[in-house]
Amino acid sequence: MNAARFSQLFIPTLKDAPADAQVASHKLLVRAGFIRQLGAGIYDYLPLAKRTLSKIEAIVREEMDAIGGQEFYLPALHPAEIWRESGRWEVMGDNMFRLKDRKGGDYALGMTHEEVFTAIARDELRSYRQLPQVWYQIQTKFRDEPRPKSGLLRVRQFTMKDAYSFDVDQAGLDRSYDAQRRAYEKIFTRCGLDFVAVQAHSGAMGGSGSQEFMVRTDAGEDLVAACPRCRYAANTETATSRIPAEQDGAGPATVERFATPGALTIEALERAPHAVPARRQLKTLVYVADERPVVAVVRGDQDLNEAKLQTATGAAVIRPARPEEIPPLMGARAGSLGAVGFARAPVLVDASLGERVNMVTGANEDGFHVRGVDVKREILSQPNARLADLRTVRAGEGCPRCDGALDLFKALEVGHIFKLGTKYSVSMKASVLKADGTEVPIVMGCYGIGVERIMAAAIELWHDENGIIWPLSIAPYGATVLTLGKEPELAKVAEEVVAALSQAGLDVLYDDRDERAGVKFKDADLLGIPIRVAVGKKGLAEGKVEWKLRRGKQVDLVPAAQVGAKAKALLAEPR
RNA sequence: CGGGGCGUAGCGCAGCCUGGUAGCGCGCCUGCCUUGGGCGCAGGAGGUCGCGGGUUCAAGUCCCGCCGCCCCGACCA
Repeated sequence: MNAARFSQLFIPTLKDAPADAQVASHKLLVRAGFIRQLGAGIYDYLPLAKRTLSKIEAIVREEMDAIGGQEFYLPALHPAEIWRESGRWEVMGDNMFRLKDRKGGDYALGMTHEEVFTAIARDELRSYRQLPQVWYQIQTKFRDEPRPKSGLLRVRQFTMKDAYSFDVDQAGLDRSYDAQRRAYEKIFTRCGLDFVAVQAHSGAMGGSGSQEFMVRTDAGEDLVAACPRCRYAANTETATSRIPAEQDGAGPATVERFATPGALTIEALERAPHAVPARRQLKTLVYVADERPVVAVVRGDQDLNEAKLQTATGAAVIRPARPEEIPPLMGARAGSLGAVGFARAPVLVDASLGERVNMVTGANEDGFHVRGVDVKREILSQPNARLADLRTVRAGEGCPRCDGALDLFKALEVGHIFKLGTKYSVSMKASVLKADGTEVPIVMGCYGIGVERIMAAAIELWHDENGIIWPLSIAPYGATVLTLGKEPELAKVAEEVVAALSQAGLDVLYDDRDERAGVKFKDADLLGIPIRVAVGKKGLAEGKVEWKLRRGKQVDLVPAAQVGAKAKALLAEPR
């Protein structure tokens, strides 16, 4: 712990934020001299940012080590071979940066390291006696995001702590997973974040279960559904809800076809002359799941959730069918589609529709719909059809666990833990011998934390109109000492204060610049240093200096000699 | 990938419609002054006007192409 002189440091602060910064963390990180942009989704981390990132990494390391994690450092440059083995060379698609070496060989920049870690496990682990293992690294990841945005929140190069657990069986995985979950709670708490752990979608990772650690902020891109009455919280990619049963009344004994020229949308059918309420309609959507068509059916006024559809189909990649792909399959264009009597592809019907009767849906003939559809009788009776949870929950719908109503809010993902199971160990043939001599695939988990995102999330959470308000644990400097004037006695006292704060265990930023008081105050607020001690003539006349916390308003006049004790007292506080 | 916007000094912007010596604020440098919340005055440095091509006596300005960045959507461990 030593003092840094502001006058000698590179801290390029700005009065104006760049015009293209939208979110608070982006504007403030640039203005306060933490980062500069190099390209879309590519940033320079200047010394202040490096200090904060290092502190975050130190916390992550401590907590990983505390649960037996062993740190590795693996390549970011991967031969295509290992990605072909796991099958993800194709699955990752355009999101993976790919390159060729001089001999024409295929390589990728790592977006994640399941393949590399699993390859090590495969080559080196032989026996259940060697398990469990918990391996991790803090590494740069590359993802060719279609749309980098929001400063550090969605970037193409970032630092991730990724950990992997290797167990003989599911029970072992459950223990490893729980240990990680608890470590994550400690890490985010220590970093000063307010967060929620939510049930999550596993996506291209595969596996049997996962939780995301979310920071509630409008700058986030995920939507979380949470119940204020109980602990239920889930990403809307998996969230479920209770919705009231619909009173359908009796329908016709058979379906009736009727002409609906020009009525191609749910809204059009709601209007005269058809006047079919959206909740009485079946919305039929065609997707392509791993290159095979699949038909999804949700209520007219509900939204299909693509993540849920992906889960339900078990596909690695899904996409909406292109307009020209639909007629050959369905016999009609979008706007007149229905699943009644349709047998040429799997049909997934939203679970809330299982008991519905007297519904209206497309007739698979342009310009026609059918009414009197009994979902069970007409659709679920077909061998290619089944129920699945497909709809996106909405705010106000019933909590699935209690009688509360769900809240929906935007959130930023800062960590994600997965029970991978044997997906990678099977595809890459990583197995061990059990005590009874049988060979079993290693049961894996993987656990990620976005380091820069923690930094950005802390700012989204903790800032005001004047700048950043760092949690002490991850602040680039714990304290800053300002001299308000050029008088030598000010500098002398300031240096004593700096020494006392250092002694107390803080990193101190000594603002010794030949600047006016206003400039120093403004910069101190902008940078967000938690403790500010100002040494000025006024206070010094009484032998005192000014102690102020960035997070509060109160200014305490204290004798310089007491600053060290005050700092120690603050450090001793919880959090 | 679809839609929209923007690229002029380190940052924020004007100038472009209607072609004719490249400007303003902040920042930076020098001096004086001031000195407790981004002081004041004076002087000064700094720009291939994103790149390439075209039209023109003349292009920051008009035309064509490209590149980059941002936003919305699609997409997304």
